[in-house]
Amino acid sequence: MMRGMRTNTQDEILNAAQALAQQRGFNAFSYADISAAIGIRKASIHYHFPSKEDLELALLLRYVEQFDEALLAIDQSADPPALKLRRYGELYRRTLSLGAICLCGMMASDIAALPAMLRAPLAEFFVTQTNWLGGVLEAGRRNGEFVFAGDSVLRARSVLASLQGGLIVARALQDAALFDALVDDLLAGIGHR
Amino acid sequence: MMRGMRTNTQDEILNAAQALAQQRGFNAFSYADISAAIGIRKASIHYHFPSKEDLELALLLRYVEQFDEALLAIDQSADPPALKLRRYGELYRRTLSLGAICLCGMMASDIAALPAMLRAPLAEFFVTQTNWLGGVLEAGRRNGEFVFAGDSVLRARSVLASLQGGLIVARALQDAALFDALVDDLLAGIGHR
DNA sequence: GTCTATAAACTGATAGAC
DNA sequence: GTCTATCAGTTTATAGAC
Repeated sequence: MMRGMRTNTQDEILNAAQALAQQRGFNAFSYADISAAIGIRKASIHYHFPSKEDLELALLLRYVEQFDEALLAIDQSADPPALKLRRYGELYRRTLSLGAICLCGMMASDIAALPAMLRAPLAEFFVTQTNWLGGVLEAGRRNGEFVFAGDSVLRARSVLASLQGGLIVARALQDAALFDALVDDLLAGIGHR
Repeated sequence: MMRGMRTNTQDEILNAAQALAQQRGFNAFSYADISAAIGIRKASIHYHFPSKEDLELALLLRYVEQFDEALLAIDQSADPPALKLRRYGELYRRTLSLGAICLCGMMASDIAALPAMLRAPLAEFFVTQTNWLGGVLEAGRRNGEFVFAGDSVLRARSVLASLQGGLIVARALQDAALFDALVDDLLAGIGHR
């Protein structure tokens, strides 16, 4: 047994909790909901995650980890920047099909009710994303694919904010095409033809 | 006494509830919080708003009403489209200073936990906003201020989504300048120089 | 590790006096 | 209209048997 390996139960709990959190928000589901979803008693969930704050932190750290891996996969391709951007958009787009939004977008929208312990890692997620996006934007500008003025990381912050908002509004209007059109508009906005 | 006029208490309750909802989210505050905020007993709040769903609906309808008035005020000016867009952005920007986001953006992010009764009026808010924004975009394109391709109302949906996401991300990073830069980028994206 | 049982606090909500 | 008092249900969390 590998050190640091998660048990199946822990993963099942996290999977169920993540789906609930991305769909309803972290303040709109309970240990009872997870219990019902995976067929385990509430007390058993507390064994793995003593407090809800522990659960929320584990959820966030795992999400960040998974997202970092997805960025790495895109980086390891030889895709041109515009395609990398589209693949990045698809990471978010997939959640829409599940009636969910980005876990970090959800946590950010509820930030005033978020345990203080989670604020730094949450902010770090957004910084990581904007730095990565900024690199892609800069590479595209350098090879002539993109045309835009100003700092690429600053621009990346607008791109990230747009994607996060796109998920929320598209889901509210039950219109995933809104999100697809948003990605097109983002590319058009940075001069991609 | 005018018919349909709200009592002071009702307004105080709605004011407190709105601040709490825009800061924490509707599922992260209780009647006890309102009670503490304005110095009234919980039972008295139930007298004005029997159920929390009643309160949430009243909150949404009043917000829509206030927003419509703000749009009208912008319309009645002779400002050029680009300035109208900036004034629209300022409507959102103001909430940031209060540590809040758009009430409808908040409700949209929690939509899976939202009472079914509120979904239609919430969607209507977004439709109203995009129609209004589409008109401004179209006017700007016609007078040469803006340059962009495609349907102006579709484009307006991207603009609205960006603003909503901008509020959420800017607040999470405690950096209101992110939102200001986003507005600039939106204008640049529709060809405004 | 999972269970039953239970606790303590909080939630939305109601009854009835003033 | 506002209050006190109270309710039933839910929430997070713990104790202890298996």
